[in-house]
Amino acid sequence: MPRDAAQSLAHLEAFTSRRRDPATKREAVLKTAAQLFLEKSYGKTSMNDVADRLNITKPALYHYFHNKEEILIECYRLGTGLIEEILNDIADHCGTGLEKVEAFIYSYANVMTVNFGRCVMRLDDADLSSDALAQVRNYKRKIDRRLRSFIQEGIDDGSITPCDAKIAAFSIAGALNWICHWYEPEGELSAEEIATQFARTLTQGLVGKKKRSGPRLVK
Amino acid sequence: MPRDAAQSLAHLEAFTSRRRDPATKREAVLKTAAQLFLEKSYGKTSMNDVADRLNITKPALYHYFHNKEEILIECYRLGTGLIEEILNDIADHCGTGLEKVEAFIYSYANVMTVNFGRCVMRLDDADLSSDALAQVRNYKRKIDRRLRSFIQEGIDDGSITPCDAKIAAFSIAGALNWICHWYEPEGELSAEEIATQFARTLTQGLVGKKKRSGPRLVK
DNA sequence: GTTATTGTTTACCCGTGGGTAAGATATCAA
DNA sequence: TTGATATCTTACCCACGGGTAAACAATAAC
Repeated sequence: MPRDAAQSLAHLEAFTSRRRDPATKREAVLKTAAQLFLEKSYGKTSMNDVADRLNITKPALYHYFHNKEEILIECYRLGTGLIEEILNDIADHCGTGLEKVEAFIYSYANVMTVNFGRCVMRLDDADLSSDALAQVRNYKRKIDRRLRSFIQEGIDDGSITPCDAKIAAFSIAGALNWICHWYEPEGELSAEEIATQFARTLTQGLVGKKKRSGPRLVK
Repeated sequence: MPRDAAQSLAHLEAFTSRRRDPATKREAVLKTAAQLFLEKSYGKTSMNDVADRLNITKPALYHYFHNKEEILIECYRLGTGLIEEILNDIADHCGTGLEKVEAFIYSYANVMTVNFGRCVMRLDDADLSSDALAQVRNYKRKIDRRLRSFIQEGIDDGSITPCDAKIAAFSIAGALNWICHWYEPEGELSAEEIATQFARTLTQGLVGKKKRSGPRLVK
């Protein structure tokens, strides 16, 4: 078994002993749940599914979480935490707008290959209660605004070709967010490769240096 | 009320009369269901929800569909039909690889603003039975292969800068597929605007003409 | 009109899943 | 060793949603 797989299975051992260690057990529940949520979606993952994978019974889970939604919220919390970090890193890191956008793409792509990060963009926000939903929506708006401001910076300092910053941001964010729909930890593409290539493709575009014809559209 | 909204509400009238007209009633169920699936997801949409919106009762639905999944499958079928069309249009339309990619982006973006089209990429494939699931997965692979081949054509004929066609395709497809997560028919961005801007941003990239520095990455 | 047929409803079945009450068992501190 | 507490299980409740049986109502054809 590869080292990564062994690592990702480690948390399943947390409940083999009844030794009192709530912190790691809680974490084990969280990791297992996140994994299942990504495999089968939140709605189709039952509390029994989570318990089964940890070799315990459903009520045991309620020692660590009040209800199912609390687990979901915690997944979102951890995921948004990861994104928050990279956002701050980039804001501190000075450079042209384009450089910031590149850095954003690179770091964000990496986050989208981590389970908790994937949860934020792949799980259905509608499963959250209105309270948590509002927070998450707010948070996502914040990310969008940040990316948009990086792009605008780039347009202002000349490193980015003038364009609709809003749509450009949607386009980039979409490409990145979609990663969590197809990325598989055991797949052939490494997070590193994806992040690097995405940063290149999205900023440089596809066009070859020779011809630079305007779009010719079908229909 | 704007004309579009009136149009999108028309199918709700299909069951006001008991006149025998299975075709339009079936279609009304389909449109209503697709709408609800997109609003609340398939899992959280009950047959009662669909029936309620049409002002009939649940068992009446079973006159037009054998079960809930059949409705879902039909949504996918109509959606993939739309995509199939544009794929064929583009294959016929000759031009450079880059032009085909541009045309693909433009047309595909438009499909992602139509409810049945949105269903294909936004609904959870896991809600399909293994049979239908296999078909859909197969179909999505086909789309991916097509886009990838357009990109490869472009690299070969020099209209596209050499790059990893696989990752480039993921990137473009991601940006496009994500549209169905944020697009709102009544929103301020028109399908036309989105399609045009996406075709531009994704092919030309962001970089200004002056500086063309390589990526500088954080961390 | 009468009748066969289609369309629709009321009333129900049952599996599933979130959540809980109360008891059993291991752990830890003394 | 012994209680006190944290941990975990067995057995259960209940709401919800997919799906159906059987009765009922409107329609179309004659």
